[in-house]
Amino acid sequence: MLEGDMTRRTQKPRPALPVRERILIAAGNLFHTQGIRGIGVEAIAEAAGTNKMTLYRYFDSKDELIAEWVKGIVAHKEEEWNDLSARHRGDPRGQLVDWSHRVAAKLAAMEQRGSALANALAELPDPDHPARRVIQAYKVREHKRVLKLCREAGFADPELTANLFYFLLEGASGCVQCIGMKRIGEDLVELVQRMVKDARSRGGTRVIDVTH
Amino acid sequence: MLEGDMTRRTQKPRPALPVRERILIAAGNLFHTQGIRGIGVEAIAEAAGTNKMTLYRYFDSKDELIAEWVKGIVAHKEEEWNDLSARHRGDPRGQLVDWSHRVAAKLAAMEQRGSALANALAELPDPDHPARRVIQAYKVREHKRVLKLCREAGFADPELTANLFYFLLEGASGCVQCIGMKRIGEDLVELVQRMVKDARSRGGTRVIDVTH
DNA sequence: CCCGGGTGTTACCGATCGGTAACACCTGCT
DNA sequence: AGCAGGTGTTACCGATCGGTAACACCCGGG
Repeated sequence: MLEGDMTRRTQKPRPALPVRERILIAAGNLFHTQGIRGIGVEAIAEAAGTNKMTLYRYFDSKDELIAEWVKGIVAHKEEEWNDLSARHRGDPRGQLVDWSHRVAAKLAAMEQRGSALANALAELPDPDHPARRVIQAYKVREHKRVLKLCREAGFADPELTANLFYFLLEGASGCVQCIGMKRIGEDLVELVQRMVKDARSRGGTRVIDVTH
Repeated sequence: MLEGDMTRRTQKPRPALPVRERILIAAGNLFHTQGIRGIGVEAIAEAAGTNKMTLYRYFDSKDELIAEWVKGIVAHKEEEWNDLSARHRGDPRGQLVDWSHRVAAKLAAMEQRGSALANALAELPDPDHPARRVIQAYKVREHKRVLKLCREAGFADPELTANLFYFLLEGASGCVQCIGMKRIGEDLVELVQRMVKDARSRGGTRVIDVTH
């Protein structure tokens, strides 16, 4: 039949993004929805509009693909932290609250499955896995960052408050896949705001104001 | 050689526990350390001192084994909640603090890997997985329980405080596999104690006292 | 004594997985 | 026209996985 060269130009469905990027994006979506160990490289390649062979031309192994994906997430978060500190220079409390806003926004968009990084840690028990090392290293940096903010904010017990902040973030993310609570995001922001407002006076003793 | 009936009585290495229990225990250990999808039924059977065939005489499938394991954990937690309410009858604040103590104690004994239930949720994205349903159902019950305690305690905003409590617990568990912080357990208890003490007066406005 | 239920052993199945080889193709550049 | 590099296609490999069949075994009870 004479359909030979009719739709020639849309045969390649408009890549628009380089192959490597497409693979990383597809991998990210599938890792997050199906679980890292629950999806195969073939399905990832297909979802990226390519094939396994090309995938292995860009990534040495599935584990390295996982690690690269994680690195992308971490890099993005790092950017966000920098943007945050630029936007609220000299206002550590503002940074903490703003960060909680951003996390809350992400939680609202995350149905069922929780934080990608936390899930990855759960799925990759091997302490030597490259992706795990990347995540842990980031978490340590993030924790130091939060601790520094808590010190700058003049909180009475910065270590404790930093851990409180960390627990709130991590806990809210974790609760998304437990319970379908819709208040999670709002309550997270509310609690961080109270934490920040509460610890303002150095002589005080409160961590979060729950009583009004 | 005449070693025929010498060590006959210890040939079966003293089962002491019925096969099914041994399988569940071995499965639990391996699921927790290697990840649910990271361990095979053969290795589980071997660790239980038996073999795959016997395992499949007690469990229809690996998924059902996972579900039964999860049911055991949930049943144990449910027992603990009951014990808690019996021990602190009429003292909801005492129950919350005591629960945080128990969680902290478990966290101290949990190297690297976090909560088994949270990890299982991360590893089983399928919303129809039997184990996932069990976990989610428990989490909802637990949340109701906490909410009820917060109401009985007379907190000003029981929903918010219940979520705070929940975030603290979930967050502390999640942080175990991120950072090797040794203060996690202590800080968790400290924060819950402040939360409880702080929200005592109905007219107040604090959630957690972070300032002293 | 034999019988029967619970257990161990071996071998096997089909499916899927991560990963590779070989080769055809298409496209743009010179 | 011809070359070269990036990409697609197919087939395949070995390993592992969940799950099953068939059969030997052991041990206690009638």
